[in-house]
Amino acid sequence: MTDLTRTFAALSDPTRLTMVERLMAQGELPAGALVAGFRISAPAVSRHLRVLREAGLIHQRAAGTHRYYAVRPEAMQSIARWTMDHRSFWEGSLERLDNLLALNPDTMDTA
Amino acid sequence: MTDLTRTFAALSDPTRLTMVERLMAQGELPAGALVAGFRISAPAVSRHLRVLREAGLIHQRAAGTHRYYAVRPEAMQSIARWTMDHRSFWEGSLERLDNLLALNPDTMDTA
DNA sequence: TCGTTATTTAACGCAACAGTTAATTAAAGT
DNA sequence: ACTTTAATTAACTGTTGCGTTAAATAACGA
Repeated sequence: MTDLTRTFAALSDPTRLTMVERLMAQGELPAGALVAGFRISAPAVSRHLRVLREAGLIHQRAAGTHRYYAVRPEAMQSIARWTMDHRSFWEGSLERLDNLLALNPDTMDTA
Repeated sequence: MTDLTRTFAALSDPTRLTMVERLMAQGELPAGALVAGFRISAPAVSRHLRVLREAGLIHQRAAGTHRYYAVRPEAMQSIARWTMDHRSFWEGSLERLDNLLALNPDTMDTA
């Protein structure tokens, strides 16, 4: 399993995808705050966080009894880089996407 | 399971990710050509192609006994759109993370 | 110290996944 | 019509993934 397939696997679960989106939107959050947002048990959330952490998607910071989680930008960048690496394949019908996003993919940093 | 999680699930298998990459690089290919590139059996390849097709990642064209497969650009675009939707989170933040790591290595999880 | 809070780990059940070989469908070639 | 080729579906097996509840770990406050 490559790093990228592990990243995709981590994001293939709806709960985990939502977690990552919430962490990106709201910034660093403790595990408990994430538990509150889902109907699954705390241990289930903890396991999801572990999967995300082991896939390199999030990072953990301990403070007292709390564990704060945040998305690692590098993980998102590796996905962006992969899509951009194959841009020439799908850019043919990109106009619609460009119009929707009003962005220029050429400005993306691929370092 | 949302469309996007299904897309990520389809790409979470190394064989399928490689298939998609080969189809993007080489264009439309018959199933047999893909079988040749892997050590798994033809039925296994066929199943992978079905998963990719049901996830909307590839499209099938029948010609005689051959089934030609090709990546659907829209699938790649939906990934690109998701990453771009969260671009403000990850763009240009690589240096910041590196600085954090250099300053507080013990706060960083190394799993 | 003791009980409470935050979070993870342990143990277990069940559904889904990926691989195999055997059988099936379907189009071509002879 | 018969055989070969291309590909899929069927049936079975071992593994992985996600959920649960119960137990463990660790820091906090009284």
